[in-house]
Amino acid sequence: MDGKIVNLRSKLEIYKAGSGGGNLADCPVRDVIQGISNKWSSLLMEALAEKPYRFGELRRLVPDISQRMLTQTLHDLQRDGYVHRQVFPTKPPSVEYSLTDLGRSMFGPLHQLIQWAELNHGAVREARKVFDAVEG
Amino acid sequence: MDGKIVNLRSKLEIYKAGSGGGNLADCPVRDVIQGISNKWSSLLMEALAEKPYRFGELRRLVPDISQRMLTQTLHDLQRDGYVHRQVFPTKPPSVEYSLTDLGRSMFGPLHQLIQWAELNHGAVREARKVFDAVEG
DNA sequence: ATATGTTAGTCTCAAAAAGAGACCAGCACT
DNA sequence: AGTGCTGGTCTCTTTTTGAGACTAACATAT
Repeated sequence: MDGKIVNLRSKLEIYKAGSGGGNLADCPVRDVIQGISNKWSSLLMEALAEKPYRFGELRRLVPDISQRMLTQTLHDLQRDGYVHRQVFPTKPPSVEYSLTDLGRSMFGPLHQLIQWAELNHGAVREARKVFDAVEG
Repeated sequence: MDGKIVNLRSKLEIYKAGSGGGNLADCPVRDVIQGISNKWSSLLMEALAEKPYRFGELRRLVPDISQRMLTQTLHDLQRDGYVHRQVFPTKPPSVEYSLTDLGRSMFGPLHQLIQWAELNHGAVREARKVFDAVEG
């Protein structure tokens, strides 16, 4: 009776724990997806896909992000290899953020998802309206 | 001097606040992206793209998710129109979750992103290793 | 000389989200 | 009567996020 589940489990194994067979922390796909699926990553990737930006420019471009989360999200994107951070020794010093090759590569599929969202947000909003009307 | 920023702002406007020009809550793309970019949504979409599952099956399939988050994530996916929830009046009653057409449509681009992650997690992990080594 | 603004952040504290695990009702089987 | 299965909910703790004050070093304006 557990046969079904065991079979399906093997199919999700790649996603869940990877070939290492370890625990979830080692799951490659979850590991990568989570890095880009937080609140601000996709927005900043979208901005930087346009052209490089400086810290203050990004802050003005995305006024809803707190300075703390902008710092942290850029830091995380840089750590994952998507974003390059270059300091120019001007007075006061300026810092420019740009996409790396890896970042541009990742932005391809991410952009597909963003485009889907643009096209289908109407359907999603409608679904929510219906759902909320029914279950109050 | 703000010219640059104003120009770029208009390009991101679709992503930021949508054509409605309202505040961020009305931004269509962020609204949709955030619904699927939480910790468990992509994992459950991956599972349900395979075939419909019952609540308990999903719980066993993804043992790291808490029951509370499984309930909540499925509820949210259902509200957004990606997942259909069907109750069978057996004893004890069983509940089957399956993807809707909208869900399958969204899973297309999401799957592209997941595949990118599978292919490139090595590069990401390497980038992290280098980054951590440098900045300690 | 003194006030003000700019740069890219950090620090602290409050609020929101997520996770762990106990608990529930209804029924079947033993 | 006891055990187990179903699909959840409730409460508590920990983690994550957000709001906003604060910093240092220099430029410009007064």
